[in-house]
Amino acid sequence: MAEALRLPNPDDALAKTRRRQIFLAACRVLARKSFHQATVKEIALEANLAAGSIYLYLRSKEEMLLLLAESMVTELAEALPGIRAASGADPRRELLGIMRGALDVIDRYREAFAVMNHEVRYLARRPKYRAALELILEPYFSALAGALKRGRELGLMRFENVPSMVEAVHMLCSGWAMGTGLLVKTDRETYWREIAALLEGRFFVDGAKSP
Amino acid sequence: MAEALRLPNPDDALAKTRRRQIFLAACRVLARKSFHQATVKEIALEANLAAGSIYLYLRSKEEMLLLLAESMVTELAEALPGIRAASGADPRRELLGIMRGALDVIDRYREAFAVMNHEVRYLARRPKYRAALELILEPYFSALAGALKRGRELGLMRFENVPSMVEAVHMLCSGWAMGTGLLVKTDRETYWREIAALLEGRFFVDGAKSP
Amino acid sequence: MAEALRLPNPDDALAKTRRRQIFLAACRVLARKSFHQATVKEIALEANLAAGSIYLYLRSKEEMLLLLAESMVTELAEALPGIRAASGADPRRELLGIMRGALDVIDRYREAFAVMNHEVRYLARRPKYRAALELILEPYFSALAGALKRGRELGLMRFENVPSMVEAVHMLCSGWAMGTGLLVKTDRETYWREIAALLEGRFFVDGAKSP
Amino acid sequence: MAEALRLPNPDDALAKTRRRQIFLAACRVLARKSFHQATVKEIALEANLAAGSIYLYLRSKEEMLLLLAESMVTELAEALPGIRAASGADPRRELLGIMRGALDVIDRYREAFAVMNHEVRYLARRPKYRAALELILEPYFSALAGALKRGRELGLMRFENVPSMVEAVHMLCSGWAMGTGLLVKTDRETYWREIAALLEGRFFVDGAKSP
DNA sequence: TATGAATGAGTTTTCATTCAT
DNA sequence: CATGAATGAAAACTCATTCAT
Repeated sequence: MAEALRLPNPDDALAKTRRRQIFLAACRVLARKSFHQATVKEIALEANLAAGSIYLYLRSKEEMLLLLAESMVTELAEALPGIRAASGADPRRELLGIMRGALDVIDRYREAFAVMNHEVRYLARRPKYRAALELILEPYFSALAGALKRGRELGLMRFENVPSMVEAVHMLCSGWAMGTGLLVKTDRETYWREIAALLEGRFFVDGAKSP
Repeated sequence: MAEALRLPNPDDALAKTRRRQIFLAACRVLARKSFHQATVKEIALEANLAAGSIYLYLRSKEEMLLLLAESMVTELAEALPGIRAASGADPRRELLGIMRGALDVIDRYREAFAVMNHEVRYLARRPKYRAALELILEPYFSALAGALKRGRELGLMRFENVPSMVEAVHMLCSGWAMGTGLLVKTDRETYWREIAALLEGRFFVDGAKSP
Repeated sequence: MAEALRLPNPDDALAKTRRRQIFLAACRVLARKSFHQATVKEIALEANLAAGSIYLYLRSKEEMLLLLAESMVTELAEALPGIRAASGADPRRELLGIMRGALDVIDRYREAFAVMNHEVRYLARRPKYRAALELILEPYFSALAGALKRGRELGLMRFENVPSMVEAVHMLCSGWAMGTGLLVKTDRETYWREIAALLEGRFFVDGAKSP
Repeated sequence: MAEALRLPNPDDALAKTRRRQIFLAACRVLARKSFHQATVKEIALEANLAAGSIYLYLRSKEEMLLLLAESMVTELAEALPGIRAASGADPRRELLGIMRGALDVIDRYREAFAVMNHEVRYLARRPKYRAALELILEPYFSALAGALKRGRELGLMRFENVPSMVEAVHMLCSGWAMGTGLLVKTDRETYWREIAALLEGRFFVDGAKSP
């Protein structure tokens, strides 16, 4: 991602701090409003920066979406080694572990995640952003793909194709943040038990077939 | 919903026609752009109306989101009696039937559904819209709730609480439209088999327990 | 030029009126400030329009430069038939006539002309504008070229090549507006006599040769 | 000019070097962009200075225009003694010599000259800058005025008043840089021959009178 | 009913200038 | 002297909404 930004030096400690400030400020603001309701100025002030200073660390408001994605994926990526270690080489446990890790991050920034996840759809239609996005999401998606592939090879999972299963599994996790909350906003642990149970085949008491 | 709109007469045939035109035009435009990228004028022209004429049938741009929700739920509601009849009183078959019906509508207007589903989140935070929304979604959510309640009463389903399960099930359906398609855009039938299989407990080959 | 603008209909009488209003307002504002000191809002208000209304008749502030050029050339072009008629087929008289006509228009909008003439230099570097500009200036430049060509063919003028002579002659006219006025701002008639005299060879009392 | 700048010491050798660096950098940048498209930072970097360091040698961006004028006039002024010597006391030869010298400088910095010449118009409207400008241009304008005055006194030139003739003659020279190049960009030597010929009365083959 | 010109509030973005280091 | 991060004022442009016709 370094090259998509105007950081004087990608390893610049100041730039890192500022980008973190901006990320956290954006999350706080986006907890209350949509991406288009939130103004750049508002986010800048929330980050203790002057209106124009955002542009020292971001090329455009749109790039803030990349910053959100990047920051969240990084938080997940840092947890991955521990998750793998704890899975005891069982890809089913590894898959659930990654999903749980994703759910944790998503939950941490719930509203901001929902915003980012939606807006990214439009970003991804423009080649210049799509490439950047794929790079950013790579660690997350390839971790899921790895567990799924091994699960199938070992005969422990059954599904049609890897990329679409990656997407379905991601939807299960992001569903947590995407729900409109029109009925109840379930608490995270209940949601987690529910999707884990689905995967473990405990939802239907006996295996009814689809019509 | 009648009262949320300025229809000269809610049953006015012309108003109905115009609102249908607008709904379809909005779906076409929103297939290409986000809610904020799409302008009222653009949608009006797509509906063969002049820019200002939209406001004869809609009080504001935001109310167009209600129109989208209302039109989509109505299409599903019309299919519900047939779905119930075909389920042979088995709530598991009924649940899958409703989900299949929802998926069909969602797929029909895929992009516009994603837009509406996201934006509605912000609408729901304003009391004046929240009430209207609950009314609009009632037929869909109460059909799901009905099947789930009966399923649990008959000991055919196992889950914690109804409203949160309604939401989870809805997420499974809407997931189809919400996926960003960054990896692959799975075709609808594959997606359907995948979520049906989850519900039927065929995903994990043997019942591994969550960590 | 019609196609470079967003006129609903290029012959639209309202659009023509508005564009004329904007042209005159711009000339008034640019009499006092440079192009970059003058704001779109200021010009709009001067034209009795709201700030945003300018954009119903102009795609961008830059396009206002095209409007200036177009309006001025049109005023000159309307005088051309009369000038030709009055020249009695003498290309020298025709050349002086066109130059006098140009000087009249330039003088009428002196400051705005200077602005336009300068800024057009940067516009002309962008292909999309260059083509439009060439089209706009065509009537003026081709009138000059015509008189020069005939003058040379008839042995009444002596110079190296047509396009560069067109430019030199234009510079002589535009010089009137471009002078910075640091010393005196000569009055127009004096300036005219001076350049006419140059052309008529009356400047140097006897024909001294250049070093 | 010394007082218009914040040189720690007007004769400071470092300040002189830096101002020369800035002048040359500005000329390079202004060869590609207009004054308002060129940023202070860009020019500073081109001069191998940090963004803020420009302000150690210039009070404002506008003062850069004075620097441009001053540097160019100085280059011409240094050539004046040689030009006078070569003119053999013939004011016609002297006038052409000064014009040729001006054309040489103008050509050397063509684009930057055009920028400066245009922007200076707005500077000259503010008393604080007008005085500085007159001081800067004095050597150039008074050399022209001198040759013209003597030319008229000796009966070798015929024109109405000195200051306006100075301006007309300057326009002839600056015309070289000001031409928009919409048709052809004549080469300098051709341009020179053309204006020299005008002055020498060789343009019209026989002396037609203006209408 | 229908139109579409007009409005003006609101947003992103740029950049000259300052100043702590 | 030199730096470059930070500032915040300013400006172009968009677009939902209104309303005279």
